[in-house]
Amino acid sequence: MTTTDGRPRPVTLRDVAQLAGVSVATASKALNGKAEVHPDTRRRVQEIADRLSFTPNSLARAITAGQTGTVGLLTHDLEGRFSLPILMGAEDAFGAGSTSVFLCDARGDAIREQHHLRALLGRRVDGLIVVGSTTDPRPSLGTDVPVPAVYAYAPSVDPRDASVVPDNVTAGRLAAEHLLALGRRRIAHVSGDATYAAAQDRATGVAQALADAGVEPVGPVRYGSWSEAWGRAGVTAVLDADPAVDAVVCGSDQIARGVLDALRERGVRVPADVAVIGFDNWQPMIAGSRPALTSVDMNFETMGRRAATRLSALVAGQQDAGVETIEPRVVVRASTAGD
Amino acid sequence: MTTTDGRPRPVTLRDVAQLAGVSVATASKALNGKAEVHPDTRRRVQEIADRLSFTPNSLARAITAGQTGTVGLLTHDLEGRFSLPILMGAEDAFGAGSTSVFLCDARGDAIREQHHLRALLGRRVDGLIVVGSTTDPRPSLGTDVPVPAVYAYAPSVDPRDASVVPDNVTAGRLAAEHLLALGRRRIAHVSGDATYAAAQDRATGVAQALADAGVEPVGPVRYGSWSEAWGRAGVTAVLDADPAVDAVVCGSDQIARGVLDALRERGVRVPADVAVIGFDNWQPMIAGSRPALTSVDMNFETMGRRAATRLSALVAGQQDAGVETIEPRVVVRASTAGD
DNA sequence: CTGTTAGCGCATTCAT
DNA sequence: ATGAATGCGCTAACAG
Repeated sequence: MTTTDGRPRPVTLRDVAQLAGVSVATASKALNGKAEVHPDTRRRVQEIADRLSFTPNSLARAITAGQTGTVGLLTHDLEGRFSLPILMGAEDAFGAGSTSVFLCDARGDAIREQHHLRALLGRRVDGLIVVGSTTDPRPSLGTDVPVPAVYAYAPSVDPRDASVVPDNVTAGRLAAEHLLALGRRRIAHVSGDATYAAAQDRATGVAQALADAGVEPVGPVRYGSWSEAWGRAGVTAVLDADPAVDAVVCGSDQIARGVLDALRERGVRVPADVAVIGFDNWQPMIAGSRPALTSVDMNFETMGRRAATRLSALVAGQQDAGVETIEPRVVVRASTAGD
Repeated sequence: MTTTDGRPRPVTLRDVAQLAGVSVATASKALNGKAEVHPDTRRRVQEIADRLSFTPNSLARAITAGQTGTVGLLTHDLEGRFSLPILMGAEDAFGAGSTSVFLCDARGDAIREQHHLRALLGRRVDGLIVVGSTTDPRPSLGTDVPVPAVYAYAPSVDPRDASVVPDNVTAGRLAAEHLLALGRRRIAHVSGDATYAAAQDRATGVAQALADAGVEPVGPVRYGSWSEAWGRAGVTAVLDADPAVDAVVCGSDQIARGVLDALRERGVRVPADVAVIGFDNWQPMIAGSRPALTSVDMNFETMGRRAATRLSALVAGQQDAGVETIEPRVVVRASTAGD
């Protein structure tokens, strides 16, 4: 069964039918478990199909069915650390069924997004997952797109769209509440770039938790950049302004890593003197931290799974709109444990 | 143009043809730039197509063409840091044309790999890129797979397959040569897990370069794990055994990071006293290093691009086999600069 | 230049 | 229980 160039030509249903001595229609029914086929015939057909390792051409099937069993995942942050777990979660949720994922990286470029969108629609994807690079709301693809879409990480500005986003306010609350539960009362906050919604939301959550507990924060939130260098600088500024600090909430694990390093170099003991907590629970950063870093995990993989599940529902014709938030969780390690 | 459920039904070529008052065939020729179509007709058809935002159904096209313009990317290490840049490179190289990528993560599980393989073949991908999780050779998919495949990162054991792998021997050479060029002669080597081909290959390269220069290595290669903790422990052992060291080759950026931290804490100046070089040029690790870390970049993105390019050639019917290695490059930063 | 015909691989009536 | 016929959206070969 080879073509001129030596590559085997895909086995078609007709090949199977011919060898089994039945019509294509019968073969189809036999393989798809339709009733009204003689058991013997069915067995025979299935055997032949196996022997030829017949793989039904899902394109031909899709052309009539109107469903391709494929979805497009349009990301803007493939190298970043957010979209990857989301992608894995989605791939996981779909993989259980029989949906395949087209991956496209638009790299924050609207033109490229349009290009990929056309390609995906041409391939007749059943739906789309759009992953943003920040938690700031992004423009909707609009209602003229002929397939349903779910927005992950960055919500759509249009509330009629379905979005799945991390709950940064709760994340901030959880971080602060964890520190409060340890008895800490002199809590400072070193965060990242103030222009990010994520930074603002986490700060809001921290402030809420402190207010609920009747605890004054130590100084204002110190915004900077999402880097270790800023973590070192930021915590130095905090301690220089007011040395009586017993805990630091850090805007990200990278910042926390910097904070840990600076504290150690100042001779401040963690967690005995100062407890430290980060956000994202990002393994590469966590792994090398001394001591091991407590961090708030945003559950990105769950986010990907939820996005996939909601998209499946939309594809199946169900109505579903609005922003869904994913609950974060605190992963406790040495930097706050053993108070 | 909506179905009962409110979703717009995809516009077909027939819709366009009807509105334009021509036959489907003519519309097809007009839109595909075939000759023998009256300019006026072509314009009219194109206008209508635009107005209806007609997107040709590439499935229907593929069914006759025998080519789908899709490839499968089967990875075993989606969360790792190797497959991501490879994937980006491939996506980049394909994206320029009009090939879309199906992404599947088998997570090192052969069963899952088979499952995904069936799904991909059912979708009639034109080819496959198989990405391994280590540089150790992996089993071939075999010749019964009806489409060409290119193996990336982990080569296929079968030399008749096309593979693209990092050149770890050269990487080791480059690292050592860089240090030698700086005048360093007392060079130690702290590496990762000795069971990895990557660790062995890099060690081979380092040894070759030293031998070529007539320089004795300081002590044996110290193997451990690919972690910062081992970097700290390993360099401590090195210095305790022989303090007269002026450079350390580190098996990975993570190890290098640990080495840098331990050196700083011992009061050893980098690079004045000891120069340090890592492998992979992995941004998250590099970003926080003090001083900034010189590292050998394995050019994974290039690897992805090459894999994509070779696969395209195979799909086009060209013959191409054998293992291709990707040249690494040294990215010089403060940990070795300003000698 | 344009339209008619045929066929890709499969699922689905509708006859037999 | 089985098979012949039809159609999905599109392209290619041929006829007008």
